[in-house]
Amino acid sequence: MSSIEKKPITALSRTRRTLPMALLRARETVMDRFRPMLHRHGVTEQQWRVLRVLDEADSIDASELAEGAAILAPSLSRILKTLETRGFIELRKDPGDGRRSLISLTRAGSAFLAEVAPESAEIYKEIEGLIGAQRIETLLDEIDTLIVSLSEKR
Amino acid sequence: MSSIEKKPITALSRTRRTLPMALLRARETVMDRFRPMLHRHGVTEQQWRVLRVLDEADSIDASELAEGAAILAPSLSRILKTLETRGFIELRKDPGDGRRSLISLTRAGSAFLAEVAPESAEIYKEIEGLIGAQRIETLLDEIDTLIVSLSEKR
DNA sequence: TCGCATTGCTTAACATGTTAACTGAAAGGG
DNA sequence: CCCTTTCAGTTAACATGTTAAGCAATGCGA
Repeated sequence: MSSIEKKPITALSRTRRTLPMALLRARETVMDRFRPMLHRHGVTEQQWRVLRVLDEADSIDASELAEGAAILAPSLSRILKTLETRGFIELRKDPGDGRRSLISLTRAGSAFLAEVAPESAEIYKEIEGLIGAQRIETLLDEIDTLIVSLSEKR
Repeated sequence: MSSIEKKPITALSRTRRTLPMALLRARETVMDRFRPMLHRHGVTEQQWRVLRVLDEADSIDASELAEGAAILAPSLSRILKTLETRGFIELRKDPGDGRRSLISLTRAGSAFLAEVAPESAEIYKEIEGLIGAQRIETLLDEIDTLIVSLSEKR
């Protein structure tokens, strides 16, 4: 035994054995493999997510982008400013709705993505090799089920 | 179709269908149910994790606490300062090793935890009701397997 | 069409995440 | 012992997370 255990008085589950902690640890464990690579390329994990979502959907508005990248609006505002300064994205007003702004990748943005994507894909394959592609698919399905079960049911 | 799809040129998986994004979304979906309650009690999610880990292990050092709560050392430094100011925790030097500091809950900290714990437990039960306790157990096991598969194998 | 609530996005303020640099204490080797 | 290395924590700097407030454009009912 490395440390003395103590019985908590509360009705709480063991912290390690809860969904929030397990999901957090799992995500950190996975991201540990990507972070050094992203850092070498000078982008944060969130900036990288934004670029990927933009690559998948051509010219979307900020709300869809926020949803797609799982980033809250205030954070996205700052990130878009950074990416625009860096020349990776382009913003223009939605001609039909003056409130919305439409965002798209620039040539430089696409080029950057094309440069980093192979490394990212390779890391993902390493992970698949360690866990098993089928096991990952199963896990993704179960996670989707969990999300559906908890969404919009209050 | 709500938005126009575009085929990305890259070798990347669909962003939504990747481990980091799925784990992030799942965690956010779960935490959405806890956040309002924690906010009412004036603690952040991270502060709450620290208090819970302290409740489970009596008087541990900062490194173990960081590991247990899945919080990096710099963040923990700030959080401990906050919790100490609030009177929930107590720090003292390790008599055997002048570098380490031993941290423990105060009476007030235990009292706070005892006050909030029932609400937290109730929310967790709601979640179990929506997902199924057995399904959660299975998921937790699979996540543990994933973490083990990816840890320390570089 | 006026008045007002709603929507899309930004700003503000504070807490945490992330990397790097730094400090003091302990450990090890010569 | 001294010197160097390692280790535990902290501080710094910048990016993001989180909630609340603000602002302009839009939608809508009276």
